[in-house]
Amino acid sequence: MSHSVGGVRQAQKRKTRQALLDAALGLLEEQSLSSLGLREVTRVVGVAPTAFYRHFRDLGELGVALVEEALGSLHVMVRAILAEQDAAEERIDRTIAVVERHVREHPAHVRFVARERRGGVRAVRHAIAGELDRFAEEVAAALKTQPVSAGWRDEDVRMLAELYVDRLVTTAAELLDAREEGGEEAAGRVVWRARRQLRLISLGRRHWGEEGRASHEG
Amino acid sequence: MSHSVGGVRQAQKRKTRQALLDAALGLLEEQSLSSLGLREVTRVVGVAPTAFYRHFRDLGELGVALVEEALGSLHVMVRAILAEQDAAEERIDRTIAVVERHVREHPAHVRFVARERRGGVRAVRHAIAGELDRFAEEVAAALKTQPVSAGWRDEDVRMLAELYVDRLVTTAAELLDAREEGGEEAAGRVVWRARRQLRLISLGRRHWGEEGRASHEG
DNA sequence: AAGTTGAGAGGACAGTTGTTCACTGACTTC
DNA sequence: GAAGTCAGTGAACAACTGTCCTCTCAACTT
Repeated sequence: MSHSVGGVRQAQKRKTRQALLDAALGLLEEQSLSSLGLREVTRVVGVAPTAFYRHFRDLGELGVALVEEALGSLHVMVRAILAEQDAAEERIDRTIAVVERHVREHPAHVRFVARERRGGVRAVRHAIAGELDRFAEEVAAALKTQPVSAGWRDEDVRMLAELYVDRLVTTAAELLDAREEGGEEAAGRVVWRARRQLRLISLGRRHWGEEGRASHEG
Repeated sequence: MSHSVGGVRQAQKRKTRQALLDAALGLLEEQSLSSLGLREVTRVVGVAPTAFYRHFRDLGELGVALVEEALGSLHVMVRAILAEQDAAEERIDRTIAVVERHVREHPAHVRFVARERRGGVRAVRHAIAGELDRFAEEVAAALKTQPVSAGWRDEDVRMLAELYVDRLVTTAAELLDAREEGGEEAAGRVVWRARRQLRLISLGRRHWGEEGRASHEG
């Protein structure tokens, strides 16, 4: 463990970089990115303000890095859902369970994404939109292989996938602040509602062929 | 028009108050409320920083006032939709049209609500949540009177209403920044997608009685 | 006509902000 | 083991922030 690539140098740098990300994420629980201060972040880490510039040009760049981190973990969650091959009803339960677990394990990430998705920093909004787009694409690909999607137009599968993705992100966000502000009882209501909404959507999906896709083609 | 209640005094005060609200709303196009400065707002209005305190305790209070203003106009839009008694398909088209018009006429309000719904100021989040709750209640009441809802449990009507409300708010937000960043073409895609998503939901609604509400009661 | 009120002005305050610059000294490379 | 690299330091900068205080003077009250 002496002269291997990576070195003590780079390792230490990565460590402070991660510390900056963690500190920022922590501070973002009670404010939004556009009001976060550079000095505020470095103060928490215990490092000089100027050290910040060794890692990021500005807070927007740090924000984008946070997006990658946050949606990287979300990626795992989505794959876990898509891997299942259950019947519709069990699939929904599994999905909700995964969302619940994710919110419990990465609350700060969930909050960050939900908040900055429509937040005040353009670069971060774009980064999130791009990642969620990739998720939607993955989901669409998975949906397409299911028997229920036989005969569906690609654009319709995609619109369904986007509906699902948006619903999951929204549910995660709602679950998070329900738990914080209304306790376990309020969280339970959110879960109940999300489950039934997914059920209704899945019901609409099953009957799409009958009349849904027929009208207003172009 | 001399000694009537209201007076020149109060009128002038209301005027600057409104000017503060307008200035803030304008500044919020490119940042979020938690990063907005008190001086920044008064500077735009052309008034001394201290004058701010005559109208609001702090920016959070101004934010709550903005919520009332923004969702007041949204209220009009929702009623317009609910008043219609068309068939499902025409109803969807009308709904989308009203959303489009609203986004065009009140872009700043739409952006504000979308951004601060999950934003960094607790009081504002709560105010928005409260208003949207009232909307959902109104929508639920309207849905209940429709024949399709015969035999539905109240909680299910409510969960559907919330799904609709959330979808409309989301669509409005997406439509707004699609138009700004991708032009009319991107906006068209958003509208197309939203229409089909509403259609799918409405389809699920029509078949809810068959199997949807049956499972997992309690 | 005299007195009260209150929206807004203007100065001053202590803190904070992002960015610059020259610097140190542990690690890496030859 | 000498030379070089570069993550992090610390002082200084002008610009800005929210809040306090006293003041003014037009609109209102009686």
